[in-house]
Amino acid sequence: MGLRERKKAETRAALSWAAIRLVVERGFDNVKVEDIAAAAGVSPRTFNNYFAGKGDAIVSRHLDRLRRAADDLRARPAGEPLWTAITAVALAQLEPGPELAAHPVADQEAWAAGVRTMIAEPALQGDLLRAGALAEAEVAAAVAGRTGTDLSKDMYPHLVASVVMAANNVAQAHSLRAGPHVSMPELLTEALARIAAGLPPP
Amino acid sequence: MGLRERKKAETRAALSWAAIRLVVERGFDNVKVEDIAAAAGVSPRTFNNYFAGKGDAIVSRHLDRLRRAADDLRARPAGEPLWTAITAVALAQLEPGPELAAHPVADQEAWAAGVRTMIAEPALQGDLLRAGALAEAEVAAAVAGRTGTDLSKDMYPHLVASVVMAANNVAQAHSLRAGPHVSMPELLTEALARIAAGLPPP
DNA sequence: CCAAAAACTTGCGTGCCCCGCATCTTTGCG
DNA sequence: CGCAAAGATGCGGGGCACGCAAGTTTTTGG
Repeated sequence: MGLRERKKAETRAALSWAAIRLVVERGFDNVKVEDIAAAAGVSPRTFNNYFAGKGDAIVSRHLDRLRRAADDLRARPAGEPLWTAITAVALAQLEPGPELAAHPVADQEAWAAGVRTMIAEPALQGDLLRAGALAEAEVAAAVAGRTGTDLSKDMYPHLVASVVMAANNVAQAHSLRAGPHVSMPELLTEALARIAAGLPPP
Repeated sequence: MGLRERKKAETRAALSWAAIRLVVERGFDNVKVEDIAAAAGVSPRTFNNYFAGKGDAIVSRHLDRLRRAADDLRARPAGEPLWTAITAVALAQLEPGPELAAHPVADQEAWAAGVRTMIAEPALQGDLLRAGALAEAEVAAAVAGRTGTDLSKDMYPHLVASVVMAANNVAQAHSLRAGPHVSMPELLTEALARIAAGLPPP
């Protein structure tokens, strides 16, 4: 990888991280694009060369994570049953990545609260959902490759991808509602199991 | 219903309809909020008393439709099996509402093309997905009422609602991909059936 | 090793958008 | 009828996204 690409990746990461940190700390409307650019050490104009808006910058890490999960699904052993592979990848994706170690958080509690109010921001939910839709397309491709179905002719891979993202979102939302008493891995496993069972009424 | 509320509803409908029509005809960025307000016979400032932005105005009809579907689900006979009720409502919601008769379209072909490019607009997809999420909450409430589950404690109603919306979206997207050769009702029925069967690999 | 080319950053200017506030008009009600 | 509540409108401010035209840095090819 050349110097050029490396610097681009660094700038992009710096901008995204700065956006997240500032918004979590101060709230969405109390952060101007100008602030984010300054925190990342670039001009305000440059921010828009990397992201179309505040929302995109914030969501980009999330999107990367989901994309990586789609890749992981491709990388699972070919013989493995589909739902086994999906569950494994979904659970693996919950583990905090190495980028968390690079940006330690002082007050864990305040950070979590900030994140909650951040994702509650209406302006961001659109961007979050769009990121989900983007990732969904890649998951669908992975599922198609795995099951030998045709992306453009069969609904099946899209259906699976969409439903898996739904399970993810629902488990996440439920975890926020219920507090940290129940563990995400359990919720996600339950959600996926229920879906694979056809969602019979309880 | 008093005069006051009736006029509000009319203005709201006029704004939403004008927004859709203009954007379908001219494209998203070639329509200014000012144009929409003018077409609805109202001041530009008033537009923002009804909608937070162009996207919201365009999406509001879609959202109303989904909301009505959630109500329909509540209205189904109580003894009916859940998935039967859901499928019925999902199919009923495909029928064009009475508002279509009030706004006949001259060139059916051009209109459909315009709608396709409209919903392809990135700026709108966020709003569309947000509307879906809003409706999802109401569907979840309806499912909870039907199955005697607790919205805040059980994941089940959210899971069902989310997955049903997913089926809807996937069927819609597939219909756009495949062209009008295959009928939406068939696609939706297939999607829901597959989900109720636990999405076994084909 | 060096110059031309390609890629990236930056400043500036433009058009649009969302919203708070004050004011004026309309509606609902006793 | 007359007053209180609700809505419409005009004005102005704070921002944001992006096109364009330099300036600067990396890459490339001889």
